[in-house]
Amino acid sequence: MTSENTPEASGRPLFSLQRRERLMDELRAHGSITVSGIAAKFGVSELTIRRDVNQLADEGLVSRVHGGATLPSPLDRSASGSHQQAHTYSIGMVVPSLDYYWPQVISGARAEAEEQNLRILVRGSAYDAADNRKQVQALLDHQNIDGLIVAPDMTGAEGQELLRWLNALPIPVVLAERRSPGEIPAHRLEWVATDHAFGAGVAVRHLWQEGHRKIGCLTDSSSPTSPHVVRGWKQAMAALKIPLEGSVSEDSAGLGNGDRSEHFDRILELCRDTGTTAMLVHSDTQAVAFVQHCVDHGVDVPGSMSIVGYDDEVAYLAEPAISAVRPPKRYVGRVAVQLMAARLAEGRMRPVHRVELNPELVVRDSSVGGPRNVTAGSLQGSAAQDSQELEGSL
Amino acid sequence: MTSENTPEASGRPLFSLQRRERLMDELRAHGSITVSGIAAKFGVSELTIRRDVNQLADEGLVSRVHGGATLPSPLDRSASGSHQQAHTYSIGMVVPSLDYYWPQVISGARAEAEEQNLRILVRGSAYDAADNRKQVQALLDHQNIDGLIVAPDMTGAEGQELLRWLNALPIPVVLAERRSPGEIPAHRLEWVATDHAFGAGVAVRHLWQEGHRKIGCLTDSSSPTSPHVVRGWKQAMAALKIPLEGSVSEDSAGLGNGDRSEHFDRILELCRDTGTTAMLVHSDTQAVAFVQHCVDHGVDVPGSMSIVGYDDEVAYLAEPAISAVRPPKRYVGRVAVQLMAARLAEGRMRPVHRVELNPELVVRDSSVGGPRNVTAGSLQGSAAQDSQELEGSL
DNA sequence: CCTGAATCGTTCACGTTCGAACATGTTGCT
DNA sequence: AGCAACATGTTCGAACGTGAACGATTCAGG
Repeated sequence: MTSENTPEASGRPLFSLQRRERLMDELRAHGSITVSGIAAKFGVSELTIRRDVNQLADEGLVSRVHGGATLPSPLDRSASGSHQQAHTYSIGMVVPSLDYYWPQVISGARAEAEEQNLRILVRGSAYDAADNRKQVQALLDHQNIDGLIVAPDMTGAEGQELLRWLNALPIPVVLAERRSPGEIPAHRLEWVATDHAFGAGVAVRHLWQEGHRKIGCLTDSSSPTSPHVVRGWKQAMAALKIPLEGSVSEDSAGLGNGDRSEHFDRILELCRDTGTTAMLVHSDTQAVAFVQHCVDHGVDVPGSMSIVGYDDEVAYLAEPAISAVRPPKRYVGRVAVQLMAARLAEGRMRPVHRVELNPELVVRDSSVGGPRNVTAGSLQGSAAQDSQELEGSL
Repeated sequence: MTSENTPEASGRPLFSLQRRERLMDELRAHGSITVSGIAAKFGVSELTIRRDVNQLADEGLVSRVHGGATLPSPLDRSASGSHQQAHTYSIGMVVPSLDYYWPQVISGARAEAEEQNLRILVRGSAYDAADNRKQVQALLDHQNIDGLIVAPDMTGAEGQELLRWLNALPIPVVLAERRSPGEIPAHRLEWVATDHAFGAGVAVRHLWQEGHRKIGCLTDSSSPTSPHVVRGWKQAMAALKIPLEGSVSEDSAGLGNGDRSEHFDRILELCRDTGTTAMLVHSDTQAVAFVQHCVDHGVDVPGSMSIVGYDDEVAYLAEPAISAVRPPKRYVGRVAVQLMAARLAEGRMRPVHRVELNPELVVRDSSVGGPRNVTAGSLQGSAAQDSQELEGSL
């Protein structure tokens, strides 16, 4: 699924306006695009993309270059004499991945930066503290940044030391999708993060409302998100009075492809033994694989096994399409830039802000119409109540 | 229009208004619609849908595209011109006090509202859920408010019921200085609150840094702030490895003036017995009284007893002036209005935001130059390190 | 500076979608 | 009942979005 042309799987091709919007997203996420790459990705001809790019260029939203387009650059003389004032500040941004999850965060950040008239410099990094620090240092040394948005690795002593170092930087720092401990060594760090525990809770309650009374959880503890998902799952289970012992809770950290298949088999077996009819699966990538595995082994989804994924990157591609909790990635980037802009404008008098955002649940086929009929009669009242309460978040 | 409110009978075609509403629902659910698809789904001709779409586009609710419609897009240049910003909103604000703490919050809210071109209607209330609700209801009934900022009483079953009621209101609600539980019954409530636990921690660390090794805590549990202060005190004590047992921790809830004097005497006695040389006192009003009491009874402040107040309303009036943790009241109001303005502008697509703000410590005479000289030599290093770390927040 | 390869824009063709004009059915009012 | 106002459906020529072919242009590497 990497370089293969993956024409947008959903039925109808995109409208031109949507296509241009997505094109801008890609542009903001990666800084530049190629005509051929986008054409393949969107499943349309290159000519169409060229026309889009030209239109966007006429509106001054992109800079045309041979073979593709970039974000509007001051070097682009075709900039229609627009009174673009000089960038007030430059913000560095260091994220741990440029292919998964983060492009949308970057896209949101760039969109907000444009409104605030800021410049953003993005660098990818590995998922470890040492490289985080190296990338930040590079921005500090070679670019002239006035602020830093970063999603550092916070695990272990090295992570703590990195936090301490970030806290002591002479420029303002905003963490994205990370929470600094609200204590002294990191008290100057502002942050914006998704409340993944809430998201997991919404997913569990949705499954409960669909009639499931045994709800399992599969996560990958090598992701920084995982602990929060597990916490939210446990909290929701407690609130719904589902006992934790006897519930399926599995971790697939560090499994290869072969192991994974075995692991899925074991999970299905566990589910059978415990009567578990629904699973919350962290990382929708893994959810897609799990659904695939179920379908391949004759387990009906959602009939025998309902599934909600966590993260909504590729969930819609699966067959059946997977319900997924969608973190507000774009807003994470937006808010990070808002915090930074306000900090740069207002200085030290402004109190440290810390922002949590709620994700939303996107309901697709993999989680509706499960075992509801079995228990519908006796649970009608409770389900109706839950439905009303949940309404607003869907 | 058609005055009969005919509940939707299957088979009967929808009225145009209902149809447009459902069209918007489809749009919000899928991000885009096709004329042909919707026409088939609603069982009407494509032309009808086109007319609906055009009307909605004229109102700026959708973006017209060839073959269908999408959610309003900034790339849609037909929308940019009309842009009716003249529509200003009214926000109701209900706070539990109009003479203590809240005036500054209101002031900040008013300042931000002016910038955002909003109108604010403030009502005072008592510190109980029933009256909170009454005041909110009055705003809803007699003013025409588009949003609500409120600091409700959340204690007990009545408080929970109030939260549930607020959550179900048809207008957006932002809590000020209150945290709704991040769970389902209140999942639509946004809030902004000061991290009082952090503030208490800063105070404790400041006293530690001044050389104190036994630090007590005096609060008034009848205030909603108190539990957080106590929690922060305990956390900081744990982090600094000061044992909780043997530490002075007192509550002055519901004491009259005479009782209070006795209580202060008892506290001073406890401090003598336990070797406590510093106290964190919640509500600076009480801190002022306590300092007064100390001075009147020959206890030197800060020589024999260092004091940091929590809240910074009147702390500077005491003799000696009292160091105090100052919550960013003005910003609480500002952020509440910012959240509301953004919510009103962006609608339901915007994820729920929850914001925490850090207070700052204002150091005055009541907490400097205490017992430091006694232990300075051996603790120099540690104190210096803490000093550096604390610097930014002061 | 030259050359091959990639990229670009123009023109044409095809199918879909659009909207004006007119026709018809429905609702509400006098 | 009759009429007016409105909502909806049908028809048909025009407009639009897209893709293929082909010649013109630009780029990269000697």
